[in-house]
Amino acid sequence: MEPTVNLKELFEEKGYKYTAQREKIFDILKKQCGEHLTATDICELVQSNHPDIGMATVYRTLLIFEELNIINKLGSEDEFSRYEFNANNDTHKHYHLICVKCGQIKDIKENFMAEMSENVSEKYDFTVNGYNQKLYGICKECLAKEVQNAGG
Amino acid sequence: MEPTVNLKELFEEKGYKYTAQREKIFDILKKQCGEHLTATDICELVQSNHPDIGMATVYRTLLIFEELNIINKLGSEDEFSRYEFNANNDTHKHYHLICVKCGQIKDIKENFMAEMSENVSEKYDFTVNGYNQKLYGICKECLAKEVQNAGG
DNA sequence: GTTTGTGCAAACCCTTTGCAATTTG
DNA sequence: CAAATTGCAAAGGGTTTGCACAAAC
Repeated sequence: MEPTVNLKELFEEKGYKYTAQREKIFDILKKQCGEHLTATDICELVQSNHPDIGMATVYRTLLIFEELNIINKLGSEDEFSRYEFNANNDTHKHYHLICVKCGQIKDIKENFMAEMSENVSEKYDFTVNGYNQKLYGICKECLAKEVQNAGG
Repeated sequence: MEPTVNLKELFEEKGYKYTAQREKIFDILKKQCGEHLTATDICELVQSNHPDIGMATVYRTLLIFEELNIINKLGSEDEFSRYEFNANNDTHKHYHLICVKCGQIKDIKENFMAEMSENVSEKYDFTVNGYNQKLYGICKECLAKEVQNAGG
């Protein structure tokens, strides 16, 4: 069993204070592990139990969480940023499948990338630390719809 | 010899009008092929010869160019969007090496991805059309500096 | 001549910041 | 108690939009 991140210790290490707000926001993010939430999403979820916590605090907290590797920030191409809980501390080390039809984002966890990283390091004099991979395409559901429409 | 994209025809096909502004913006983008320019960069370059062309026109034109696959839009994680000329119509089919120290973006043209796409299609029921890959790491120059500093 | 595009400036909207009050250690 | 944090509201800043004029076909 993986021990959960100990927020308090982590914060103390970095000189941050352990506040109720930060704890609440952490709880929400952890509970929503696997989702790709906007700052507004997160704020609304937090506010449903703690209406006093404001947007500014959410943003400031997300910044710290990003720095502490607790979450990953995903820059959506067209919209605003999304955040995801970084369950195994594998920053940027996974892939996102983005359906160009419905916009849903899925994760891939396999490490297709290890070999490529080595190649890149050799050929481009570039030390790869992480990657944020976006694969654009069509998901199963949307493909089914397309086939349907083509048939009709 | 590859024939250059025929703007006028492309526009007519899609019902867009062929205006001087669009031509000028296209010329700049083509001339800057390989660069990753912000909308402001593009606007300034255009305005150096055509001071009357405004930011709004640049944005509107970039939107059309993106739709026509003439350029790729790269959503920088933290800053603003950048645009690159899509020389071989290979939308999203290349990689960006982003140095976390100096922020420079380099392209990789090799197709490390072909095999992976197949795997993804099979395992995740997701038809991959393109990818916009960002590899984060440290470029040669910044690595050299780091080593230097560690030594001092 | 009608439709589409342009330029300006104002509006948008996500995100950041200044400041006084509050909380943490 | 000193230093960090919060909440509000206002400011920032890249991008979009409304509108009157101009250009394209």
